Amino acid sequence: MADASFELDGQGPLYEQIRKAIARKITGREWRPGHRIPFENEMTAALGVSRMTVNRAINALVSDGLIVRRRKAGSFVAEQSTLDAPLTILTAEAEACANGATYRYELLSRSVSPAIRDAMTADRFGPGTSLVCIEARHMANGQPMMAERRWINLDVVPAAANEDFKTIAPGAWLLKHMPWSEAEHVISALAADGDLARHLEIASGAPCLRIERRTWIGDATITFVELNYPGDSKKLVGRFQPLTGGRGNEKRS
Amino acid sequence: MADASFELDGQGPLYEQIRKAIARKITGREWRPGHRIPFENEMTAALGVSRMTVNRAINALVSDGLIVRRRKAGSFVAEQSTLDAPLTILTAEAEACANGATYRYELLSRSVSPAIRDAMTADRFGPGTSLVCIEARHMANGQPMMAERRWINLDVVPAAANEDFKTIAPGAWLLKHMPWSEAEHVISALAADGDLARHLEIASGAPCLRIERRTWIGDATITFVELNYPGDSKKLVGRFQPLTGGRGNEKRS
DNA sequence: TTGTTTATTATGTCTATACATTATCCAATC
DNA sequence: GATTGGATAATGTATAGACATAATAAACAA
Repeated sequence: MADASFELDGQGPLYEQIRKAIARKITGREWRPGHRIPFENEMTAALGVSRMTVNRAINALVSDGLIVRRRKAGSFVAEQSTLDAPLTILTAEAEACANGATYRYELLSRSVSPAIRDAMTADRFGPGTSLVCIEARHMANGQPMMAERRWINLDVVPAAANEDFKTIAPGAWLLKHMPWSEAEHVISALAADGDLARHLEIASGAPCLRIERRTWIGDATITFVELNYPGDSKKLVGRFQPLTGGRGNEKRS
Repeated sequence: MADASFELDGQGPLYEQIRKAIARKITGREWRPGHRIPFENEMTAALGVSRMTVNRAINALVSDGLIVRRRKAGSFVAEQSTLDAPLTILTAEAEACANGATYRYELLSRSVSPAIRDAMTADRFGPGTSLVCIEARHMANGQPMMAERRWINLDVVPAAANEDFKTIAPGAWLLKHMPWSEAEHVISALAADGDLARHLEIASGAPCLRIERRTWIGDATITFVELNYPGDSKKLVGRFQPLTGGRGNEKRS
């Protein structure tokens, strides 16, 4: 029913051209949310390509969240209700380098102790778990860029007991030594307290952006970390949504 | 060379089983970053499936960022250097409902004016652009959950001039009326100033989480908005990375 | 009208095959 | 030894066809 013939731009692979053409129809509001796009068969015939090629194009749009498909009924333009953007959290070093800043890592303290009965450790790792606790600071151009407080589960990563973390940051070390199956991020704002304010060299009570990250392998928590940034250092997250699709359109500053 | 025979779990489509099996090898550190995984041909032979099926599985891992492919050389386990998590920003109403809270929207002010020479508007929309400026508040369970300040480009969305935004929030309205091709998010922490503190009913100087979002359609900026949350309201971003893959593992609280 | 069965049909998966594209390797040459 | 150039091989794209699956719609029965 819907006009299944549209303009392919001749740029790149066929399935990409088709994907972009459909995305254009949607972002151009020609096909609005809820609209049934042409059946695969129709596009196949109209464009003179194979069904698999059309299928691949539409599937890409499905994983982009632009299209929902229903067997027998057809494929429909999704209702947009959220704005979805990949939040890429680089290691501090990568982040500094991306901005062209000089980077320095600074270990503030390191200690080994079992998780005791407090919300910070026992609840997350289980009481009695052996932990390395690390406080460290990451400097960009000589200025504190981020202060971290981290606990590493020695039951899961015993090798961390033999690492002093004086020259390599625990985040970078873990990425090299441990895989993870799940991660959770919690973002919040808080007023810097005494310790944190001193580490970041900002006024006590100054606003501060915190990213808490908990990482699992299977059921076991590998590490829990607080990354604290001065409030005015902005985290940028960007995305070109439907026209280019796929991954890897992140920007940062 | 590498052992191309691995366990399929028999659950779901073949390409999914293969994808999961490869992901398991990677998260289990059997295949470490830089390792060359078996060639498509090898897996095809070892598993007794078609090459297209293997190809589809590996391509999914590529868009998950777990695998990088090089023609002629092979497919390799990617170096993990970032933690990637989809940040889904719901409309305020959806967010409140997700938490089971009662939701109320409150318009604080609305005005129409051209963009003047300041950083907030002219730099983003171009000098002289006609804008609607809206201040509003979103309440959850009677408590201020978020305060927004928004500018909408009337050149791009003329219909916004006829909408008073007294009952419908501009974010929800725009999602219904305008497509977008690109969005950019900037997250920062700041101390609530007088106006903002009053709107959120928090102490002046209290920390506050701000998400700035700028949305484009083609080259034109549709809207720019500041979403301000009380600092202690945490934004949750979660993701099960490699084993489940694809989209839609977001959690929130 | 209501409920059940059946046929239809669009998507979902999978295969076998073909050719294009290019890094890589290796051998021949300068 | 360094450069060049071609053979090789692995991925990239595209095709046609097949069957599975499931939801809709139509036909039928209670």
